Amino acid sequence: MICEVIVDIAHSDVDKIFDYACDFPVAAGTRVAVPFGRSAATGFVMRVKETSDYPAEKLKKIYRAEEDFPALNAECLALAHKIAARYRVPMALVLRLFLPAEMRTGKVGETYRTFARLAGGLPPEKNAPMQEACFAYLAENGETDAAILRKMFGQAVNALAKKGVIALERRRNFRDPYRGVEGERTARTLTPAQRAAVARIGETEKTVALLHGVTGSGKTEIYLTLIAQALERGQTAIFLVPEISLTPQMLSQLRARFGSAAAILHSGLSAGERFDEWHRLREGSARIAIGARSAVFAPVENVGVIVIDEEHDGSYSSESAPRYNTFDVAYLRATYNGCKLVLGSATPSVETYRRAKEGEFELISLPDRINARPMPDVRIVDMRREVKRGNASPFSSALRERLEACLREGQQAILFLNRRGFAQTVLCRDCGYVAKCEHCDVALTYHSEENCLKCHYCGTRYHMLTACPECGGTHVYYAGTGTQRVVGELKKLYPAARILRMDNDTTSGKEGHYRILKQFADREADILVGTQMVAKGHDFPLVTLVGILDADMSLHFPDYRSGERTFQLVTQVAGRSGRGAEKGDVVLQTYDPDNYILRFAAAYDYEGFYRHEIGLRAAAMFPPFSRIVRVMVSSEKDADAIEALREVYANLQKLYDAHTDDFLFFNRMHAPIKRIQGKFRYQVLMRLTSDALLEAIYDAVSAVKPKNALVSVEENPSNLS
DNA sequence: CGCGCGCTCGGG
DNA sequence: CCGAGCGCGCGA
Repeated sequence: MICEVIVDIAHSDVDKIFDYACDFPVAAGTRVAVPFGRSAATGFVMRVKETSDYPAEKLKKIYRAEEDFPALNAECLALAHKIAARYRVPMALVLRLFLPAEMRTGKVGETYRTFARLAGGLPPEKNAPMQEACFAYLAENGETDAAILRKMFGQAVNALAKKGVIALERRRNFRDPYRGVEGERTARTLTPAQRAAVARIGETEKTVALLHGVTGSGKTEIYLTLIAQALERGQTAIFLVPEISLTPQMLSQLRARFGSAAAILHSGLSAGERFDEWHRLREGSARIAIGARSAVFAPVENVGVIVIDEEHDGSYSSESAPRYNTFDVAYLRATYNGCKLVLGSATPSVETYRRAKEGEFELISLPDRINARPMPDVRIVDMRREVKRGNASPFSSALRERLEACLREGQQAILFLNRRGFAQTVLCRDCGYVAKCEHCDVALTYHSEENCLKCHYCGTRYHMLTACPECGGTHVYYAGTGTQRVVGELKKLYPAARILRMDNDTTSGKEGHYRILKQFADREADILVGTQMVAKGHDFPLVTLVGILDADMSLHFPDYRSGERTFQLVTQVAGRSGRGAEKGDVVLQTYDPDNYILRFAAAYDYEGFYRHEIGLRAAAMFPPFSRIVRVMVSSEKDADAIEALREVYANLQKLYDAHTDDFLFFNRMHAPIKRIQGKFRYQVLMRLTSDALLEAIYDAVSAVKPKNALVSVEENPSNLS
């Protein structure tokens, strides 16, 4: 038997099929150990065949299979081929996406537990009280973990086993990441609107359905119903959620509904837990894969439905190679399995909504909140007036008033600010010097708790400045407000208030997010201050006030999607208010109170926002009316980066010369952030009228084999830094 | 004359 | 990716 093998080395030089002889039966998708060059390597059996074109005497033999099952099923293999071709990434890199990292490193293995049960023998003699007690315990409680039994009855357990009175059985133990989570079963009767949505998804001929429902319209219950239906048909399901929205509430809801049929794949899990959850899915003992973007590669077969919740969320595109797009992969899986792909959002991305409006996707609208609960009132506050009135604090008087009422009445508030740390920049008032990172071309952020400066791009810490290193001046000034400073100011204003902060600095560790969210949900704090991670689908019934401190931050981000992102952010964060019995309020602070994005967001007018935005995009020929492609070149050595850029640009220019009409824009330049983590960065930026040249662009770029430089292609990049 | 390191090539 | 083979530059 001959096996076509891809070796697990992520490099284009060895990204090809190697034929091996195999003298034991092996199925496609199995991981194998093979001789490779002078040493050994792991590889993936891509195909099994009878003969090889390679001279038989030069063929080497596969040593052994790494597992006694194929790690990749037929669907995974088919998918891998498409992804590798689509994004021009080495096959090995793509195949790795389908496995838990733990499986490759081999650092984590299976764990086992021994269970004891009565084997039908006679009860022990009277003079052995421990054995008697153990026997009675098993008779009463049934099968029990032997380790627990030994703690209770000591040697009696082994003695009984020896006599054959009880049987010990060693079984695979699956580590359960959410052992403690018990769900309260929420109401399952669907509203007429929810029932209609489920029915339409069942009936439509289209593969993709977009659920456009305001926050609180009950999308989750629709997802759960669709998943339950898939299970009833004997199929499996994939449920994708944004990076950090596996909230305690969501988990307990899933647990209550599906119990151990749901497997959670999440970066917060320990290696062992992730390994075991993956195995439960592969062998079919769990049939719902729930997780962030990488869960789209879950090892399930016969998929009945795929759900992407908060479809617009940026965490669905991968930022590092392979830069796959979760929707694209999910769509491939949906067509392979002939199942539905359901997208849900209160604020769909402009691109998705357009495709739905044009009839490519089934568009299902849920315009009303469950129980007809009103949306919170959004009050736009003009911060220019506040400044004129001499209020230099981050809080307008309107926000202060509302915050005080909230505290007085024992309710909770969320304050949102898209900037962590204490102050954005540290600058010298004498000469204008701004503290910058040694490895990155960005200004440092002051962190008051550690009294240090941090780079938010590479994490390097620096001592706080006492004097300006340029001119020696001592008038150091903190410009801009961050979450730390907001917390500080709040403590000064309301010493009695209990305040929690949630941002990248406070959510480290395995359960960082979970811990803070749980504390807030348990009313251990009155005010939650945080970056955009507070905006994600959390459900805090006691929150009646949301303050958006600086709505302009994302609005003036230099990116064609900044308006869209601001609308989404404001809508999402506003949706955290008034989810319980009390009506909620939102105070939106801005220096640009007439901005159309903020106006539409305050009025919950998605349709209005969309019409305005799509008009702008069409006029300026931005996506979805064009495609932006960025080729990024980076290297430790500036000269190497420039050389690689030159070669990439030369290849692309041939394309440009031949198809000038397809280009709306074509140029090379420094990346906006010239250096990150010590790497110099350059880019070729293109705007194309269609996707027709994408293939050719990938070809032109991958033809360059740069030395000491990294080259990558991004389509419609979400951040152009 | 010898070996050190940088580049190129092959791996089934 | 990793190791082998090989060419040329310099020091005793």
